[in-house]
Amino acid sequence: MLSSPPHQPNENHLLAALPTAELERLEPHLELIHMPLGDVLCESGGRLTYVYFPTSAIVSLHYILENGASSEIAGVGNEGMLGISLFMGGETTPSWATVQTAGYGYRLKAALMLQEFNHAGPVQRLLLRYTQALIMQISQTAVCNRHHTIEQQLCRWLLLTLDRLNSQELTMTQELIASMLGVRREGITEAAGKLQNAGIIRYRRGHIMVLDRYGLETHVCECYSVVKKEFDRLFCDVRKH
Amino acid sequence: MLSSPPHQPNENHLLAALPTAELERLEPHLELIHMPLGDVLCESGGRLTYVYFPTSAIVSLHYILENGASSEIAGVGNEGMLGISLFMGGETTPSWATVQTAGYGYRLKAALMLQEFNHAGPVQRLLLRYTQALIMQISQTAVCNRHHTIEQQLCRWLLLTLDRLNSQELTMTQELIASMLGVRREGITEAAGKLQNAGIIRYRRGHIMVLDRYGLETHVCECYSVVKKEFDRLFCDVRKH
DNA sequence: CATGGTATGTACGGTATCGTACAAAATGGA
DNA sequence: TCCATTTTGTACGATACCGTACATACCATG
Repeated sequence: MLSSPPHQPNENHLLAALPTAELERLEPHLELIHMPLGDVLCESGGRLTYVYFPTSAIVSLHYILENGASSEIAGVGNEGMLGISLFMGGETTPSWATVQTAGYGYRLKAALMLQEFNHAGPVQRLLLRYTQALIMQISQTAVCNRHHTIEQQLCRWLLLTLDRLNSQELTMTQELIASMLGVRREGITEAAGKLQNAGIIRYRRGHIMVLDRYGLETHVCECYSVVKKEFDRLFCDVRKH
Repeated sequence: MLSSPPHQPNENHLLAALPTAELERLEPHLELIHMPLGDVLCESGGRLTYVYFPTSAIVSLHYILENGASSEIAGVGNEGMLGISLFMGGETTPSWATVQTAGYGYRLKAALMLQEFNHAGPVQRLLLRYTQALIMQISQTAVCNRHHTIEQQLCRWLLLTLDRLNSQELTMTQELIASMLGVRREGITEAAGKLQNAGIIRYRRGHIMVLDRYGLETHVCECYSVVKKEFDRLFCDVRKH
């Protein structure tokens, strides 16, 4: 039951925020693609051939430790772009990027993106502003990892994901959520069970429905709203900058 | 027993990595200042009047939660610069910046820095590359917070700090270290005690000496070397880019 | 040298999460 | 319709860390 084409580039907020001239210049080179679950868009240390602007897909940026453990450091959905490191100068990063929710997105040849960035115009300003937002999101994740319970973090993760999907339902196993948050699957089972008992969510085998969004917002830690508000601040009036 | 002037701008690696022309252009505007312990250079949401290039000082970037708990997300020493958000476009960030180790550094008027950045030349490239390194450091901190013990994190923190100071000794109470890592002071006492019993460090009232750096490196988690190597990769050949 | 404030040591019950093991239930494919 | 596989539920001891309380040691200052 995936949403399917026709898609418009402006379903990605970053593309939508571009001035008309820039968007028209890029549009012929934007390729709408399906992004299947689990697809690895970039390995640790790998180079990018494309950058990606998800519309309905969500990509997870995560680190993998030597012992195989992993944690998401940020997500990239229709609010953002995957491939920051392209223009930040390092060419690669130690992080991985995998598709966490299947869907669609646009891709753009890395060389083209780089060229646009180097014009030092509105595209650059927008992308840097997005990078700033990403830094904030990663930072908040770091703090949240330290100080908040699994239940709180699950709520944060659900809310951020639902916002990206613009939906009250998502397709996701507890195992996968656990690997995102870097905790045991059983930890998610327990936290999700509590939320279900409280009538806030309902789930079955790989599907989670939110029955009471307000309830989620009362169980979540402050990290959700910090991220949300900062994104709003950085992008609500983005054309002015 | 602080190291004192005369200082040279090139004691900051970022300034040192600038091409001669750019450094000469900036140098008249670089102001050497003392940075006292605890000095708040930027509050959450605050605007920067200056950017800072520490030489012997170390600045801590951290988030403070509603309940007063806090965690460092990254440190800025002689390898870097404080004030990324200036040119990233958001003007402010939700993070705080306080001097964690007293010392010296250079400051530069924000307007001037911004102007240099907007030339889209070597200064911009270098600063973006540093921002990339900072993102990596924050990310690794996020993962480390999730997966590693206090003892491992203490080792990581000590090694990174010592590298910035170019020293085997640092002046720092356990209370302060605890607030950096976002843990209880007692947790640091215990971890530091173990390291002292193992003959790796020795400490007394606000001073820590490293007796056996190799020992530290065997107790630290991989996060230290990931950060270290990535900094090396990004800056060893920085002039080529 | 005395003293007060700061830094560190220690102890103890409480809790969140882990690691592991296994059972039960749901789903998709044969 | 049945079966194999995946997903979720549950249990239990182990452990790392917390919150709190208080004792001890250090050292700057008078």
